[in-house]
Amino acid sequence: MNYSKQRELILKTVTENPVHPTADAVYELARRENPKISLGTVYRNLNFLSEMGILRKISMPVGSDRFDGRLDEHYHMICTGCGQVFDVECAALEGLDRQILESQGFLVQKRHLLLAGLCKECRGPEAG
Amino acid sequence: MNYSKQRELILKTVTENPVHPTADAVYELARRENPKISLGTVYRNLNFLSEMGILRKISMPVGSDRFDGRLDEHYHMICTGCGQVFDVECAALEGLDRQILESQGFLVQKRHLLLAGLCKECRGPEAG
DNA sequence: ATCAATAGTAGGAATCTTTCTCGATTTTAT
DNA sequence: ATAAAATCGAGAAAGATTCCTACTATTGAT
Repeated sequence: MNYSKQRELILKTVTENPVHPTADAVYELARRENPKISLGTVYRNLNFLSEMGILRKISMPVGSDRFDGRLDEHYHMICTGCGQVFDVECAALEGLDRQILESQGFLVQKRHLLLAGLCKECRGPEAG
Repeated sequence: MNYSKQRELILKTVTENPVHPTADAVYELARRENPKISLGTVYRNLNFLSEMGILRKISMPVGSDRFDGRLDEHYHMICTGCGQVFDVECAALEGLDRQILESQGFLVQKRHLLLAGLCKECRGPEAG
């Protein structure tokens, strides 16, 4: 992988913003430091960095894909109230791969889990 | 909900094709019986039927959304070789909602789980 | 330092999927 | 049969993402 100022800026923008930004959000943030950067460059590098395993792409059932600088195995939940995306651990998925391989012969290579609902804030102060 | 020939045809097309078709695939299939049906009508009714709980919409991380006539709790795996989408049971996700509610205060309302990998066929005849 | 080869960029066009608009048609209720 | 409501067909429009092209920067060998 070669270096470029733009690529470095894009990577920094994702890793420094633990908000799971969309490509467009990365574009807006990156433009503050480099107003000449183009949206195409942002997409190209986000995808490139994801393919290299330096970032993770999180696809959402609705709206734009998001990007995450955290690389360890974890999943996400999106609040339908405020739109924020939160991290969530899920040990429940461990062992699932083997079970599926044995029962259906399907070799699992990637897992996409997204939970949607309401975060503590959006459930209101009096909620459970 | 009112009746219409098109809506009935679209519903039938999904329930009779257990291949989790995309909107476009439904359109192509439905056109064989009604060549005048429009893509907009297909989308409108697939979404309508999903909202009514008569069909399920499955969003994919890559490519178009798919639709499923099966309503009980189950998940999907997509083969990166042939592109087919298979059903998969996952008891592992039961109890996850409560665990997340207790640990993070997040109320889970919907779950999206998609596994990607290689199906038995695509792994080749000699594989495991 | 110079030249050629390579990689990367900006900007915009193009693509793909999905939704929207609106006049025409069909369905439902009376 | 008639009016109101729902739905349709066709195409325009929107939103997200990718592709294309010409230009610029970087690298490596001389």
